[in-house]
Amino acid sequence: MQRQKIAAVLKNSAVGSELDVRGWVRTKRESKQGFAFVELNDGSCFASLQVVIDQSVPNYAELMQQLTTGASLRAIGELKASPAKGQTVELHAKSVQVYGTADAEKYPLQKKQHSFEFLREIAHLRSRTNTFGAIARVRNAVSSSIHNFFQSRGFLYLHAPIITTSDCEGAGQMFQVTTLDLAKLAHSKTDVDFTQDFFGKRASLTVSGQLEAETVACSVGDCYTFGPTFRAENSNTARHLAEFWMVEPEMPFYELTDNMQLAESFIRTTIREVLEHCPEDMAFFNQRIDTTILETLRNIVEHDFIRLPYTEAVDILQKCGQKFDYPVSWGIDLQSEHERYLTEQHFKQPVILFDYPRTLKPFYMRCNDDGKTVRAMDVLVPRVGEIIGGSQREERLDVLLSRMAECHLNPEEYWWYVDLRRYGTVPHAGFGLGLERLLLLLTGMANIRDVIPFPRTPKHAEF
RNA sequence: UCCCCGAUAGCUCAAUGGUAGAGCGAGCGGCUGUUAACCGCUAGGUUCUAGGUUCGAAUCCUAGUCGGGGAGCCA
Repeated sequence: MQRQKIAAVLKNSAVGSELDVRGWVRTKRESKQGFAFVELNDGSCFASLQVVIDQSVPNYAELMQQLTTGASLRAIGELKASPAKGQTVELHAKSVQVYGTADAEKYPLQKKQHSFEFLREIAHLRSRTNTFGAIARVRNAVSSSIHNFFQSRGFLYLHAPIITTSDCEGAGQMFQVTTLDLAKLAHSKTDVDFTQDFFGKRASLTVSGQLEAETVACSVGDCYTFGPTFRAENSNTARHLAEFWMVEPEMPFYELTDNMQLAESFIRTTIREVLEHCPEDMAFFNQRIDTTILETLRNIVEHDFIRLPYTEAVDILQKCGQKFDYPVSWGIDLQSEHERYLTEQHFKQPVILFDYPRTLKPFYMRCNDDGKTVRAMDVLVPRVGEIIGGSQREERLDVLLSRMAECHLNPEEYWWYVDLRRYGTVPHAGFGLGLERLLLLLTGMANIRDVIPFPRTPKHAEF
């Protein structure tokens, strides 16, 4: 008999049909009268299927011993309308086969709520819980929606390299990649000779695919990367990971306003699609994780983002009368408290800040005519903060070279990047979106370590 | 990396210098078309680790490890 996923059973199967379902026991409610209710979950959807087992099922007594929380089974039976509240249909088992038991004395997941901190220690089992199953499905749905968004607009999916020898891509500390014998080198008195290393020079894990994406955008056109990204920063916060997933579109002939339009449309579209595709999971988040999440997301989907030049943001913050730990003045990098004030109190919706002071931003961002600012943009959202960072890129060769000099970068190291400005340069723009931060926004979860299956953070690479 | 807080039963927590407890979970029994089931009984502890103070330390001190909140770096 063909196995059916519970999602399909609950959606399509008619009462009276004969079914084969398989999954894991969430709970069992047993009556000594000779029947039991088993909640069976296979992860295909939020809901479990109630399986009714009575004494007509072979090996009933043995099954009652074996079917504890966490056990896996196959049940064959008839789908019937349920006479009780809580579910419309239920499976009346004719036979039950146990695949594997789960010792109730030792199985860590109990029939009760657990703290996220505890579940993080058993990340290999936590996706069997309501919350982490829902996160896995929403993460999948938003990933799918991201591809749909770009594919439907004719963007090319670009596989940017994971390993890079660009010494400094403008962001953060990098993880070094080497095949040199570090234990041996530790005893050596001489300097490391990287010509002996695998790539013949110092190599690292990528912190961004942007520079490569620019070259592809300036040839085959609109493109996007979507892959893992690595930062060796010693960041210990609920918003940072050492390994995270980033989406980086890059578009030729886009100026900053086009870039902002795309970023806004991107966020609103993916949120709308997740709300459409995962209604049960989202209802769960709204009920148990953050009771304002659906309202917040609908508000984002239905309203235009605020667009605010940095200079005006500084003005608002200085005049708002709010006391900040860090005083605001033109030229400072805005602190978390400032960003939160803008998105959570002043505007109460996402804000795109743009035209930042040149001194705060990397060399590749396009200089404005005022000589003070660059065409940078950050998309800030309530609760999560910065979710997108992007810019129009500097396409003028002379300006780019002088900016590199200003940032103490050697143009020879970036010869291929500079070449783009030498041969058929065009205005272009792009941005980077942190997938896990989008998931924080979507789910209402508070810690970024809980929206990626196996988080990597300083001192943590278990599983 | 910096500041603050914490670590006690499988989980969530109480006990503030004098015999280590509760709820949930688990086991057993009862009850019930149950569904965060319900009722009763039972078992379960090197109080994070290493030192120190004290007649006596879960409790006070020092160091470390890990966790949480905030900050920085940023996606």
